[in-house]
Amino acid sequence: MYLHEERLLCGDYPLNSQPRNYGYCPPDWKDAVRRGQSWNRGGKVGCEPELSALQVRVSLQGRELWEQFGDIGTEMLITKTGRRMFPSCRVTVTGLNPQAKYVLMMDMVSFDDDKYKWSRDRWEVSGMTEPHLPNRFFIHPDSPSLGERWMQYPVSFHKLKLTNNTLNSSGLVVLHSMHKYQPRLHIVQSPDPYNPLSGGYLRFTFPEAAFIAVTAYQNSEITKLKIDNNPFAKGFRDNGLNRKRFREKEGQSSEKLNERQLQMELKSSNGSRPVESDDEADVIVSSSSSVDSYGAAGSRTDDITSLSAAPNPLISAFMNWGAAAAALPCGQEGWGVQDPMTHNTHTYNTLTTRDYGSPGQHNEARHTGLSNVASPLFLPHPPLGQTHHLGSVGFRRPQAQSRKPVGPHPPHHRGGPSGPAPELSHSHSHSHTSDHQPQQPQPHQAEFDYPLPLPPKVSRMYLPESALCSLEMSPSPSGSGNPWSLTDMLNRIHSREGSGINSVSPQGKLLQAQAQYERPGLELGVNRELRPPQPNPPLPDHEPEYLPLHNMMCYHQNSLIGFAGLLRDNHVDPRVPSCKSPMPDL
DNA sequence: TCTCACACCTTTGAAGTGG
DNA sequence: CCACTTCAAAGGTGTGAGA
Repeated sequence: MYLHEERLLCGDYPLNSQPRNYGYCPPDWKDAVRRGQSWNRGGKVGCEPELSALQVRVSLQGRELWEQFGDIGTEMLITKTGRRMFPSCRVTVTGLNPQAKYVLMMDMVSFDDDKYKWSRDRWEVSGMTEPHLPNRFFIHPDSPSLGERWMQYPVSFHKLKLTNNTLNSSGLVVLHSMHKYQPRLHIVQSPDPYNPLSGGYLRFTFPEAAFIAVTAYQNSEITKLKIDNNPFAKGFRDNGLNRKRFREKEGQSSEKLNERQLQMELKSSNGSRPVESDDEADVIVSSSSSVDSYGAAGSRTDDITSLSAAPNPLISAFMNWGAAAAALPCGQEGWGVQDPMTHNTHTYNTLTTRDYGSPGQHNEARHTGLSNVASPLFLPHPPLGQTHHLGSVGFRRPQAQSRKPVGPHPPHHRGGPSGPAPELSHSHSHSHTSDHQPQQPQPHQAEFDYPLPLPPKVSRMYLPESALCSLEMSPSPSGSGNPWSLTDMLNRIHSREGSGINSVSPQGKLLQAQAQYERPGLELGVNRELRPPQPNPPLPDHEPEYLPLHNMMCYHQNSLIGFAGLLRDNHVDPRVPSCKSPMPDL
């Protein structure tokens, strides 16, 4: 468990004053956890937490899209008010106890110790990283929920927002601009008074979802990719031809052009031959100026046009909810997956047309479609005691402190030494075997593609996300419409648990990080220089640490209401009233 | 490098309508 | 009462100018 880093960080920053939606790690919660854990362990030494004994699997959804971004070098915009991630993190979870309650949280951890800068057309290392910022967990709004529910649908963290405002008090995940981060998922089992073995803590990192935080997009290809795939950026598609600014600009250009043509015609009528001047070329360039910003670097206008003519299948998936629904069971990355038999990328659209034609037949049609395209679940189990690195992002790593260019992410698991997907599947054990054969996408290899039904409510357009949104549709008890606050979560837990909370001994076992460089594939090819992400050196093995959520939340809660001192005095006895009884919504 | 106002877009829920 | 449509507000996008 990487408590070391978190504890140091939290002490330097004030408590999040609005912890409604997000968790926060108070200054010495680690001590609280330790003490509480020690207290709890008193009666049950040697009992392994249930969560640690489960074969929990997590797979990142939308892998195709992540790979597209990763190949270029993913950038995530961070703003003062907070910016959502795109692609957002969506995961499927298996192996949980269906009847146990879990809290899912996500935070961002440094991918490396470097600061980057954009130099013309590539990322370069530009010095050492700045001091870490306080870890703020984004607690999934549906937390806590039964394992059954977490496993029912993919879990979306699309509401997670990133910011560069260290003073923000609205519960955003604070990042440094021009630094590289990777998402990290936490699964914490809620304590169950009737199950002394309940509790536990698992953590999963997603190196293939690594990104560089920026305040303005640097790589135009990233911009283009985002515009093509993000429904909210639809207004920037079609080369921006439907935008007012463009129209105005074009109108001005047209007027200019017409004026010049008129002048030339006048000249022509006066006997002088029209001349193709540079100015005229300028006019043309001017009229297509907005195109440049949408096209890939170096791309030409005709390329853009062809893009518009041939819709991106990813766009289609977003635009066509049926297609997305068909793709969903394949983890939504089925957008670009070819039919294994026909190798026809239109297969899913065809299926969509047939099965999802009527909005009134959502559920049934969806089920049919799922049956047709879903792959059987086959998720071999990596050994416990390992952090589940689901892949890696192949930023070419320059020599330290040199200003060698940092190339884009190399393709994943296509000849990829850093293939992301297989780790979860059976290939976790042999995907990076000595053969180093490029791995082709295997739609019928479950990996992350296993049948998951769509939630009852689907969105018209934003389906890949909204399908997951239903997970977050349960209103907060506070009625604010906001995601579940810690208070809400505690109330919810305790309303179910009633008395007897004291008997629990929530404990967790850290899954030790499996250093990526231990995988044979990373030793080859262009990734030879890739330094495995080691943002948070694990503590020595002889010092096992646990993260009982209950303790953490109790401490958090009590810190907020001024009971921190009492907690410390009482060695974080989880029996403090504020943790047992419903608490006012802060 | 960063901030901000802007236009464009989707999402969401309330209100209205008809069977 | 239910299903459907319409509408407006809220909020998520990238852009581009300016600091």
